[in-house]
Amino acid sequence: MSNDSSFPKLVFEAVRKIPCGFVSAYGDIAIAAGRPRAARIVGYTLHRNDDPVETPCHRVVFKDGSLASGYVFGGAGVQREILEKEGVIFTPEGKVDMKKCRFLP
DNA sequence: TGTGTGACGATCG
DNA sequence: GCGATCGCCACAC
Repeated sequence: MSNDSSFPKLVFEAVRKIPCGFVSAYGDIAIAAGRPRAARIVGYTLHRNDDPVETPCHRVVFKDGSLASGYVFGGAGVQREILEKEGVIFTPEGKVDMKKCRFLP
């Protein structure tokens, strides 16, 4: 019953709820955190990433399905490999198949 | 205390 | 259809 209504905390919890093989968009996380128009804050909050171990930020992508820029796990393109290993479907364009792998809370 | 910036998203022109 | 701009809120200085 940790009713901490801190936005960052809600973001982290929402991201953790993303099942293996699925991804969510920044906007979706923002909605889950109670700030439907604060997608930027989600990105900024995840960038701060208070818990990188418990928070699979690599499962959070653009609504377009593109992966986040400026940050990748261990190297450019590795983030995509991680998602593929988790069962996420990728398109020839190098984006996530949001139609099948978008996790809606 | 106030201003600026930022892993985005949607709308306007 | 594409480019540019605004809005959103949190955090650093």
